[in-house]
Amino acid sequence: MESVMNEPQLIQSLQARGLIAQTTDAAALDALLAEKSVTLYCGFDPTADSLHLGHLVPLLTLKRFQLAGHRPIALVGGATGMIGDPSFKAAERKLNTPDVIASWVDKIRGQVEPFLSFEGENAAIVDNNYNWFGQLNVLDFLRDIGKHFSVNAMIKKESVQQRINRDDVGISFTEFSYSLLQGYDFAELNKRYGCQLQIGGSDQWGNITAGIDLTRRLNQQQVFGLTQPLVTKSDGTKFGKTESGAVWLDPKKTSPYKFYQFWLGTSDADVYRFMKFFTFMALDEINAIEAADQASGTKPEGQRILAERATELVHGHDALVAAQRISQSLFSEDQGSLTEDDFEQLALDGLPTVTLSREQGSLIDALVAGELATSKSQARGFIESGAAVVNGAKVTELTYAMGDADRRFGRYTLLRRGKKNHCLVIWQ
RNA sequence: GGGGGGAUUCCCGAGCGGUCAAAGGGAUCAGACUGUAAAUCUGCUGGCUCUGCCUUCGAAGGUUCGAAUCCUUCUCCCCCCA
Repeated sequence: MESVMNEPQLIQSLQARGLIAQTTDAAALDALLAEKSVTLYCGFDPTADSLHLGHLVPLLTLKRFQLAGHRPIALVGGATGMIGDPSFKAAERKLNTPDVIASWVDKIRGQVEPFLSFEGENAAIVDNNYNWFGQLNVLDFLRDIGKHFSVNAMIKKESVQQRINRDDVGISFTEFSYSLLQGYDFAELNKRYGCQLQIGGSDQWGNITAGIDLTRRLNQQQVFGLTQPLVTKSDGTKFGKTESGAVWLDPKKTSPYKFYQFWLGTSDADVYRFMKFFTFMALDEINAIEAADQASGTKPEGQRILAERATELVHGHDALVAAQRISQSLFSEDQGSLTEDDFEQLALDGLPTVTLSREQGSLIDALVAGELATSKSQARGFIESGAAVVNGAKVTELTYAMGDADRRFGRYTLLRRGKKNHCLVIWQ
């Protein structure tokens, strides 16, 4: 047999990081993982043109398994994405068109790949469940797959209860059938690749157990499931959201600078926990940082370290350096010391910019053009409340027009709204 | 197929012929404080050529001096019965 370097007690180590919500037959799973290189999978449905922070935990967990010598499969849900997972969703979602979904599938595949290694004995696999569902006809589906599911049991699942019980929402047959598809994925991956473990968020428990049952019935194989806690914030608000919506992994949708800033804003109560979730740092190291922060009595280092590690992990070293450059220019240094080159670099690094002609000096218009305000009314409100800052100086004059005195090096103006929303105006 | 209920501003949710850009709550945003925290307090939250005007209460028509509120048709959703 090949010599696989299985990390001992992978499960225990995941548990110590708080990355496990539940597993099926923990003892047997533990034994299996210790015995050999196991093939495992996690599904990613194309519900948008990019993955977001919520997807990062299972994605990194696939990597953790791979690092421990196991073989990960990232399954992109070209078929399941056309149906929509109803698990714990309050309402029926509207369907997207097949070609939109197909384009999302491509993007998501591209986002997943950089996280995994496609070399060596446990090289990762990326597959798409459209490959087996695309050709499946209705009668075969109902006879071969549907026959193994009990509606009585499906209705009892907690993940659909709120849709069954509430009297103002319902659930369509389409979404109700979703777990059959995901269940069949597991059986199919088991047949194709010998896949024996499925991981996912804790909301996936019902779908995962459906797959385990189906695999046993179709393939007579015992397979396992492992779910991970959904990331929560200590203040109860939803994790991974900013004013402009979700934090995406696609740098075009959420710039590395914004991404870095997002982590920097993590609350003290969450930061060390998130380090365990979103970095590969050793537990000892994280605990040491926490202890040092607690002892220091000043501003903690945890947020900075988390932001650095997470940004580098997702966007790479260069993007991290750029994000830090922007952050430093905007928040720490005296902005008066910025050189002309610095301004150019800020634009290159991804600080939001807007190009205006010299006649358009109106501050209100510039705030709107720079997307620091969504309307002129809102821009007025910001100026009145003292939230508008031009080159570091607060401006409260509603009709303020920027002139040559506001143009650094004749062509740059740094606009700020509130504490941390910046835009670089380039004058033409 | 039959019967009943519903669709309100970002979300929940009041309003049920004028005093409604529409209560209340949530969330966001902003200000103070601060560590680009947390907690707390304060304020804003349809748009504009802004003492006024325009658009909005599922869609389209209608009644009326006047409609989110009444009528008609339509679309979508939910529940119950068959």
